[in-house]
Amino acid sequence: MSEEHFSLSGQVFGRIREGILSGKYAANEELKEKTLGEEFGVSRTPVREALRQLELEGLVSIIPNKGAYVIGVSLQDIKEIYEIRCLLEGLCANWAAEKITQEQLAELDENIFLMEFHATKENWCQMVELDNRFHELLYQASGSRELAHVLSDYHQYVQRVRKVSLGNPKRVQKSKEEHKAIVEALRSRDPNKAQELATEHIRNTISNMDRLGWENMMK
Amino acid sequence: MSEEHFSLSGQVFGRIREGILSGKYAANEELKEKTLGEEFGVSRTPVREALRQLELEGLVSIIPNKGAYVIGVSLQDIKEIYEIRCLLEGLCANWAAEKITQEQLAELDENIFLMEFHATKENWCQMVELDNRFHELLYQASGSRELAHVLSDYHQYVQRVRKVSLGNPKRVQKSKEEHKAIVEALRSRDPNKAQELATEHIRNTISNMDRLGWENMMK
DNA sequence: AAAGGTATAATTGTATACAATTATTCAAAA
DNA sequence: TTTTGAATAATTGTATACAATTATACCTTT
Repeated sequence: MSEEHFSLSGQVFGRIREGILSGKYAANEELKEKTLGEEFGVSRTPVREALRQLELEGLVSIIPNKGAYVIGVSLQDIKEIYEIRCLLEGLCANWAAEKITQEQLAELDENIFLMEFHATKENWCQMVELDNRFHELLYQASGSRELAHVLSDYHQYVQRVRKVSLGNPKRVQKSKEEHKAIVEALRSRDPNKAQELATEHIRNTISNMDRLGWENMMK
Repeated sequence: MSEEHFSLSGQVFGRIREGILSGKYAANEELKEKTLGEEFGVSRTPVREALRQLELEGLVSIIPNKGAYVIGVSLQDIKEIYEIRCLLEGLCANWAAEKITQEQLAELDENIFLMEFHATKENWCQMVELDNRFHELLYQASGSRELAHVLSDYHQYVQRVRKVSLGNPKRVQKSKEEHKAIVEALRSRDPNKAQELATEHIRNTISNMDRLGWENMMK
């Protein structure tokens, strides 16, 4: 996990979010400031700030004067997010086709090269990281702050699914080929083609999860 | 503005956000906790919590141990959001066509009825409120928590544009007709038709702003 | 006069104290 | 036994205190 949270409240935010996404804190569970503070060895102040942030992200619900309750991300949420991503990753690739720089194309090339390397070595863990990186590069290449922001958020949410999906060697291979095709469309500055391919890429991921069974990654 | 923020930190959050969106706090301006606290008559604690939330929303950037700086929403951001909304409002209408209840349809009917009433009275301010309400009803009708969440967020961001756009009587009339058509598609349970109409509705809003000049609403 | 450095002030980060609200306990009454 | 209510405890909300970091001012030195 490459996220860097310098301040204490930032770290606490990351740890609670991790706890919610990983299922350590169950849905509807009450998160008490004092308890969390003791758990992390900090006072209530950073915990409160973290909880307020998580509320905005929709991961917890805060009832004034009562407490903070875990909302979490349900299986339905994740399926919805994948449908949303079908559209937005497509739009992202479309815009990227017009705005991507040579440097960014080179980074994508390197990413794919590394993917092929680690695929032969069967380093699945590295593959997940490279997959993450690939999509982040696309978000940046779109040149859209808003698109990058929302897609990065969703990206975090569906980490668990990603790990299951890319745990399937067949899918990894296919995914890599799809990445390659997307980059070629970007290189030839073909927005429609890039959009179509990126949308299809996500749709294929959905199909793959349909086969593997979505429930398998809900812990 | 119907947002209810009970706690102090919630109110402060709303006021700072309002200040940023309205241009009271300019881009790159430094927001000092002490100053804001004095401005609102509260201590630094609620201000800090609000700033952390605004950071997550992307409206301010917090540099650890240095300060909080206004990011704001640029004209480009708003244009990007409208493009994103084209897709997502379409998806929202598609899903709503399958899941909407009779009660929700009735609420939409009432909304349109009120729109026609206030249109004849030329109560433009009410029209904006009704337009907001119409879209919120659609978000709920989609049955998707994620879609409702992201669309509601964007909704807030582009309030200023909305007011300019709906300040144009011709556009208001047209907008009302488009709403009517969308509701009819929902009533006949036609997802594709509803999606097409909703997408077109946003695209027309964009065209309208192209005519009026987007710059006019950046204060 | 310009550059550098130290002391001071200002600001943020965290912890704690106190107030307000909510939850719990337990006894008294029906 | 159940219910009601008051006292107590626990929890959240806000303010303040203190520590750490950063910015500013001013003096010294060249």
